[in-house]
Amino acid sequence: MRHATFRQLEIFEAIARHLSFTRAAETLHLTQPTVSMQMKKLADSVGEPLVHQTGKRIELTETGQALAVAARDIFTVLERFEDDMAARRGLRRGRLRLAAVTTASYFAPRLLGEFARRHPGIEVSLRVCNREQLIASLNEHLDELYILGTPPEDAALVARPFMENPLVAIAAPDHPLAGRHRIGLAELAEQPWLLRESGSGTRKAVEKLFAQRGITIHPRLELGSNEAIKQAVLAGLGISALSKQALDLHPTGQFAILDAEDCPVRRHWFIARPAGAPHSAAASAFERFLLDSRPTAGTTL
Amino acid sequence: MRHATFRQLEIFEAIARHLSFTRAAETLHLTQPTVSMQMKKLADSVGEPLVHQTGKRIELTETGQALAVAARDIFTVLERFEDDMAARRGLRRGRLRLAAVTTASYFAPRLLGEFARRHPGIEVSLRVCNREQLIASLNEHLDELYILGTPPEDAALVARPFMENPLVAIAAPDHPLAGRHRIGLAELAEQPWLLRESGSGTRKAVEKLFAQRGITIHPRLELGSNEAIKQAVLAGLGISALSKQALDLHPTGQFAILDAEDCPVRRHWFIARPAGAPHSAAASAFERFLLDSRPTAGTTL
DNA sequence: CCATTTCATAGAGAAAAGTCTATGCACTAT
DNA sequence: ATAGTGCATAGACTTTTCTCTATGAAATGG
Repeated sequence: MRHATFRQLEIFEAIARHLSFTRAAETLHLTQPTVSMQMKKLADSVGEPLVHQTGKRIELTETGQALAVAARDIFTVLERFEDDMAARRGLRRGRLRLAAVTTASYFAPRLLGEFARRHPGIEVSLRVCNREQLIASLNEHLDELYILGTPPEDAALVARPFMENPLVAIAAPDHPLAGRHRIGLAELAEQPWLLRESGSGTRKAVEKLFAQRGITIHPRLELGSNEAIKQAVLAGLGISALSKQALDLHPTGQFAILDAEDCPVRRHWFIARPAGAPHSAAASAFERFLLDSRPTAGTTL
Repeated sequence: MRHATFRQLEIFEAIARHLSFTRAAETLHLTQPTVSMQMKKLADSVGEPLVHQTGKRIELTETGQALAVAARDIFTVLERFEDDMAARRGLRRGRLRLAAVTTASYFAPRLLGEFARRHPGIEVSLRVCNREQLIASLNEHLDELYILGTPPEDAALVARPFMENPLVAIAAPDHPLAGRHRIGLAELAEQPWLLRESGSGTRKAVEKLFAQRGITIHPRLELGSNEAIKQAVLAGLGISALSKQALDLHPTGQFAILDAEDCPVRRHWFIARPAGAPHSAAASAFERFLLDSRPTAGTTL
């Protein structure tokens, strides 16, 4: 391991991202054989194979996965050092790689905007994906900070709640349930439901709501985005439940918020980072920003 | 920075530890000119000088300090990766570098023993120094975890309390104050005090106790260890205050515990790590061990 | 089953990394 | 002031890194 070079880690990280030697070579402006050669050397100094070729496809071995994590951590450390140096020269700068689940994109930009205003030198990037992908990214240390609903129990992460995230049941305004009071969960479950894809946090929350009563709901339609769900609800295709934030930009009355049992469901948004991973000053600043500027509800994980 | 090598960082880290090129060369089995040469290259790729020679002495520039931190972080990441690989091969192993303030050495070994028993593969090392040195180490990322009394406000660290740490005032059993009830702080302050060196956490705690009442105490003797203080107290040279744990191994009655105002002072032991630094699985395990196995009192920082 | 895609191997050359010995220079301590 | 300590510089050598072009081999997908 002592004979590995930064360059090799850089190349390997590109491979891990693209899962392709050729693609990695392109992005780094190298030829493919160069990449192959370097990876051979890297695997030699690690002492174990890093990738596993099955036909055309390439996949990382477990060791490869771990090495990709280490490589990203090392680059985070180096970036932190360089930010530090820049700060000493008076240039306040930094980069913050952030990932958020789809639904968070309804409020995250406003937060980012305010943060960017207060920290002009910091360059913020936001990647949006669904909960499942986000947790995979987190385990791979792809980004520094992650915004998500309830964090998973099993993952190695540090998560803190920073904002309310109520889940509300909605229907079209002319739906028979609209205006009804204290709708029972059993009755609600009989409705045709419109749900996000599995892997979505919102879907998990809906399923959990009913699972507490031993009810399993069967979606009538499975839709890949909150916007698609809203369209379908307005088209009278069924009812659904969404994070309240997803409705913020709509005039009251456009959707009927159902007064059902246990609704709205009380949840929170969490800011998380992988346990044990290094993080930049910019990341610390953003965490502090979230936890200070918003009234936090609930306690630390 | 892309042209730096791991080797160069390794050499630089040795220099940062020894503050000497020659000494670094010796520990790495290199000649001194080799070290000089490598450092020149490293400084070139960083773009700024890393050390500053004033006569015989050498000191790190600010950039050098930051680079030493980065280098240690990188080695922590690599070690973590190697532990990970070993774990996958069935060898559960790992290293945990721990630092603790002097007074913690009265109970830390027992904790470490229990931890080592539960995690046989993990190699634990404990460095002992006073509070001031410990905080310096923490800022330099010299170790992964730190056990100390009340953590400083200004340092970039994550600290959590895991154990009570009462401060008790003591005197020789035949001291006039022994057996007296509710001794006033003013009267206590008039006694000849035996204090630890400045830079000690225990000393700071004593000073703070009196400072709350606007009293400044002047030590009659300044002693470099808790053991020396105990000896002096028994010799009738004065009174002092120590962490209760420092008295654990002594039979009751050997020292008189004074029933003074605000005593015992309620404090806690904290487990801390530098913010933003990577840490190994072993370190996470130790943190969890401390926080789970002991009844924690108080809340997160 | 053939064209295409993808990674591996071979051979080769320039650059750099990494180390040494020998020596010079600057400051310190006695 | 003189010896000693500690880093810098010069010159030289070997090894490794890093990259290329050209070509081979394996698997896939229409």
